Order: sequence, then C-alpha cells, then structure tokens
Amino acid sequence: MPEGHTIHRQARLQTERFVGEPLAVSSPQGRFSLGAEALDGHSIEDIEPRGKHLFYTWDHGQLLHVHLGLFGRFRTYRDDPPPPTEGTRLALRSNTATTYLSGPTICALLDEAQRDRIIARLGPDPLSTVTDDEAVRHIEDYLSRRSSPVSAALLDQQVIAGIGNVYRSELLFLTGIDPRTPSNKVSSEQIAELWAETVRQLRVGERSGRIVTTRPEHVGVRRRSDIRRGDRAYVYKRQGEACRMCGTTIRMTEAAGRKVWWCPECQGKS
DNA sequence: GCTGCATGATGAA
DNA sequence: TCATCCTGCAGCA
Repeated sequence: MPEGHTIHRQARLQTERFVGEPLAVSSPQGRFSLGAEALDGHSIEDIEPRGKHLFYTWDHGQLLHVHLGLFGRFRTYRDDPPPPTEGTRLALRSNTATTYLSGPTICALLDEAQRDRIIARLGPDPLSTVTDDEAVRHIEDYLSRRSSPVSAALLDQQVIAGIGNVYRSELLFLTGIDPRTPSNKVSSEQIAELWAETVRQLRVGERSGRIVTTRPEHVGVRRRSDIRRGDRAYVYKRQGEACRMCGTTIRMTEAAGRKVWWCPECQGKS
C-alpha cells in the first residue's frame, strides 16, 4: 500500500472525515498511549502529506507525525467499527467515522522544528504544488552529482519524495531508462519525462487507491477499471514473464538493496 | 503452526 | 552492506 499516493489519499480522505470536530483518540495497543492522551478530545485543524510522511496539526498546537513504513496501514469504518485489533497503535473516532492505524514506522508527537527538518530533507513531491521546472532542476542537480545507478537514486527521498519500490520499476520502464544507468548519465530530456510520468502515475494512484500503471490495451481489456489484479504493472514482480510491450523476458536485479525489474529491450536502448 | 517475504528507513560497521 | 524495527499474509508442513 504505502507509497506517496497512499499518503496523499489518506490525507484527503481523513481531512473530509475528521478535520474540525473533537475526536476520541486512543492507542489500543498502548504504544502511543501518552501521545493519544495528549490529543484525546481535541480536533485536527490540518493534515499535510509530504512524500511518505503525514503531519497532523491539532487545535491546541500539537503536531502528530505518521509514517507508514513498509507495513503501516490505515483502516477506516463509516458506521459501526469492529473492535480494534491488538496491533492498533492509534484510533481516531468522530461521530461518523473511525480510523485505525497499525504497523507504522512512526507515530509520534513532534515540534515544528523537527517537522521542518524532516521536510527539508525531502525532494519535490509530485502530488504537491511544486512547479515542474523547479522539480526537474532539483532532480537534475542531484543526479548529476552521482554515478550510482539511477534506480538507487529513485528510492532516495531527497531526489523525489514519495516514490517507492513499485513505482521505481514502473517509472523506469515507462520512460525507457535502464535501471543500471549511472545517475549522471541520465539526460535532461529523460529527467523531464521521468518527472512528468511520475506526476501522472501518482495522480492515478491517489485517485484509485492502488498502483495501476498499465494501459488497458496492453493487458487485453477496454477500460482501466477492467484491468485485472495481476495485470496492474508492466515489470514489477514479473521476472521471467514476457514484456507486455515487446515480449522480451523481464529481468530482475538489485539496487539500493531492493529488487528492480526491467525489460532489457524496452529500456536502455537509447 | 512455522517460514519467508513485502509498496520503508535508519543507524552501526 | 548489514541488522533492526514495524505487521500481515501466502505458502507450506
């Protein structure tokens, strides 16, 4: 679930459901009890997504920081929520909705200086208001200074904030870039295209709540909504299978300690 | 029931 | 590069 699109989607949905009314806040699991106590009965004024981070501003000035990490998950219920599971770190309850957070890497109160430091370390967020020129310039600047593979750079949140391991493989495929290309050998045109594709894809992900990068005509259906579960990606986790574009066998390698999949024919021929 | 793996990130070595 | 933290689930006995 959790790449940048999930975070922005949650910010949007939770804003609709929770902002502006007093909430019952608790930590059924107990690991955030003190924090929950400090928030209980107060209301959220603002929820700000940045890359994979969520920052909640409360009416009494408290700041809540949530990062889902690899396992974190929000579960939201409109009417009668089931009892929270044992692992529920944070429960937010309004009159009409309940959200349970489990498995986050971070769920903690912080101050403005700490928040600002986190934000300062992040590259442009494709779902926030940054101009394309600024973003491309930032990425170009960063990539030009390194010779490590572009696939490693793409997981670095300082380069682009919000890309994770699924989008990494898919975006490199969609832009025809070989994942092993040294960062400083990626052309300006490719960087501009990579950014545009990133914005496009994360917007689709934010709206649909899932990562779907394939186009209907490439997976044998008419409409995007008909795309089957196993057909949502061009290369991610498809090692040994045929490329949906050219039929070449998809390959896998590792970069930045995580798996990357790519098509040796569609990527890196330029 | 147990094992391994996963859309993440950090700090030590 | 490795170990570590966070949870859930598929696959297997």
